[in-house]
Amino acid sequence: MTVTIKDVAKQAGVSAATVSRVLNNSGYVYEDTRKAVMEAIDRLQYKPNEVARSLYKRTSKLIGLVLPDIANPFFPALARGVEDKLQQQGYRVIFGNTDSDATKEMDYIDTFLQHNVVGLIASVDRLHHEVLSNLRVPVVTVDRTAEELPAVYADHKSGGRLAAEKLVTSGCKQIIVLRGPQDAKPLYDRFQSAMQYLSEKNISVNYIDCQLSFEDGRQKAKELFNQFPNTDGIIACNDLVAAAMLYEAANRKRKVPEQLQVIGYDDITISEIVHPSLTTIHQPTYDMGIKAADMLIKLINNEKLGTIHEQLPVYLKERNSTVNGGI
Amino acid sequence: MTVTIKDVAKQAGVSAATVSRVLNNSGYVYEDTRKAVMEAIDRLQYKPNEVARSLYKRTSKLIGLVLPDIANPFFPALARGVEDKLQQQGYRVIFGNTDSDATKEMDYIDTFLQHNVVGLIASVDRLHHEVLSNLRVPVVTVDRTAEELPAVYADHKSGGRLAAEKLVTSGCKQIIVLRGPQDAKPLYDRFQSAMQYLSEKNISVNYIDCQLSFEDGRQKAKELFNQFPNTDGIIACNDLVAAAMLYEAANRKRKVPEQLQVIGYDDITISEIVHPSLTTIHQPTYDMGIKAADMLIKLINNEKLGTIHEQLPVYLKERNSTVNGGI
DNA sequence: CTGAAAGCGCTAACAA
DNA sequence: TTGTTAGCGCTTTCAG
Repeated sequence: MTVTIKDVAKQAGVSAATVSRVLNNSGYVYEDTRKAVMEAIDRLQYKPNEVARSLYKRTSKLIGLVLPDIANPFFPALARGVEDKLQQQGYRVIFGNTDSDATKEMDYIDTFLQHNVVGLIASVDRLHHEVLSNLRVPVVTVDRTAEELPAVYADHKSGGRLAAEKLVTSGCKQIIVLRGPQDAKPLYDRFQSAMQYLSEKNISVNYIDCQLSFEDGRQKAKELFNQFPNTDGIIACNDLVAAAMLYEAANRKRKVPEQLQVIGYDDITISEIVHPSLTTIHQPTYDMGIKAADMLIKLINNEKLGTIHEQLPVYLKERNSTVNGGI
Repeated sequence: MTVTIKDVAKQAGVSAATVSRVLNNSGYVYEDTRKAVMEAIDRLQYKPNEVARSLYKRTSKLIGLVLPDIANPFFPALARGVEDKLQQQGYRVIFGNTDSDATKEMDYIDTFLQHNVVGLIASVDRLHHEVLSNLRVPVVTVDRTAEELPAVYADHKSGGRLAAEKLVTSGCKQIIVLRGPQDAKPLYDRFQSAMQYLSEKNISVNYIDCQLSFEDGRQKAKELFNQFPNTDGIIACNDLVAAAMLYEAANRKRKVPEQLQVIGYDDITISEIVHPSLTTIHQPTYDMGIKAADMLIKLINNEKLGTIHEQLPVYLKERNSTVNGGI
């Protein structure tokens, strides 16, 4: 049925070992034999069985990718970065959505390892990092990173400050911060640094806990507008939530940005699409994926890493949900 | 280093064959021996090596998922459906984004097979279907389906008609249809049926070719507004493109829906977020993923399929980019 | 009911 | 330079 290395060997009139040699460019092979083998391979359309290879070498071309939820538009962008880089280097991606559920994470990691993945890229909450620390393969964390592991992430301390700063310089006096899940480091960092900046500036500020979805955003938006009707500035934990704020503001005829300014986080595609378009903190999401893949490949190849922690810059992307210029 | 079946065997004082038997619930094993083996497994934290298993059985728990582009929000929803179902059944997903590029498709499919995937779920353009037809594993196509293969898709003929019908009953006289890539069956079907309905009703209609991205949508929106300034209804090929239309309409101060009505397709999250919120054709995207996975699992288990082609209904989701009521 | 042995397809010593 | 052999970890005859 399937054509194996033996078939090729027979066809080429050599031994399997020789075929293997030309396949892997290992050892010496006469140019003529190499040619004969190549022809046999072509003729038989032979493709090496990666599973057999993997069994012997105890390694593979597979890399596990563990993400919270690919339905959140931030992660597909990241995933594309990872995949594009890895695919180009001959690796393949196995992936799993964890919904930040520890059991699912364990489950995926286990089976990834059972499939001899040669490395892991993961974005998981802080509480679950121990799991990642003693694996027999290299791990790179991305976005939801771990101190003790290689990590690629954006500068959320700047991000949080930038957002707060923007609203303050644009004249907001009554600010509400939406606080994302604090188990996720990026959400923690940006919240803390925004709050710190605001308290330094003696701005009146309150916060509301919020999940990262549009749905929860709407829920919390309602609470917000009821509980804090005088709010003139909102710092959302991500763009989805910011969009929900805009949505509810429109429902209540609150003019954005004249009466209420809103700032998001991530700069996913929708932030440009919503009305008014969303001022936000831009993350280099795709690049983070690329970088994480890069880093992992280096680790796999036992190359030295420049830094264990690769922090990428963010910037303020001004659109129309905040007022332009200064105070 | 890694604990193998032999270690378990030694620990339990039996042979590897026996351990294998309890692992697979195959053959007869004394309850006592079974217990001993289980204990040894527990104590040693033994996890079977899936690669070795796969090599012998020439099969695995891996399923390949081939999608055009996970950055298009439609596909992550589909992917989640696929993954949730498969994961729950003990399968794992390897995936690849093809950007509708035949080479990438081939590449992924090849390596998936080399990894002994036990089945494939694919969404690829019609031109590339032949590749899928003679694989040694079952294939289910989803969304971008193939006649000759098992398929899960939404009823795009109804979808196209529904969209056209809506605009006509809402009083549009000058309609523009954005035509998506016609190599993709869903885009073909919905375009054809919309056009047919409109021609039956003797509505003045033109079309413009458009990619499925927001960016190209903006481009084409500009052309549209320049070339056909009297347009009062737009049928977009998907929600991303519809959002681009709204965006450009806002730029040009064209009032939606009063002067211009827009209808999208897919009902992805953003269609609710944009302003005005988008009337669209709802696809059961997540469910399509679930169904495709279901179907594939049946094929893998050699169960009979009720139908080879599973068509799911769509419906018109009315929001605020069209006017309410009838003529 | 259990163990010994062979083999899935490939690679890496080791000889020749 | 090439072939022979053994073995990666597991499953499955086949004896017993």
